[in-house]
Amino acid sequence: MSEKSDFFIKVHEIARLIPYGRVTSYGAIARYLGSPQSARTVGWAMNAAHSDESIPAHRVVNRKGLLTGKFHFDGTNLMQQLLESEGAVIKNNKIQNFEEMYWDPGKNLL
DNA sequence: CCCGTGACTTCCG
DNA sequence: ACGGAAGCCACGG
Repeated sequence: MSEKSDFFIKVHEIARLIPYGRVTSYGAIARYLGSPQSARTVGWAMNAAHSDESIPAHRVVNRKGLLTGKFHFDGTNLMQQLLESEGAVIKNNKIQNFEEMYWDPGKNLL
């Protein structure tokens, strides 16, 4: 049977679990999946998530709170607008209050 | 099986 | 603080 990679599925699931006004990092998701070194693969999974509107990929940023994947969105600053719409303060493609908006997938289950 | 790619992360200068 | 390079894992061809 054709089962898609669990890694992608998990990443997609976690991405959907990100609450409104919160953001997380690829490494955090990867670490939650048990592969802290697979942060890049998480980003790749988000690339596949691009086809799923149920996945708020704009809430997923890198470890520094930098909107590295903003170029992958439809618009140039679409990701930034979405985050700002949720109360995020972005400057130079970087979230100023990143720590304030940060959300850990493991913390949700904790 | 080998190679290339990628929305990351960490280390070094 | 900033920039460049290396390492890492997973998918597709």
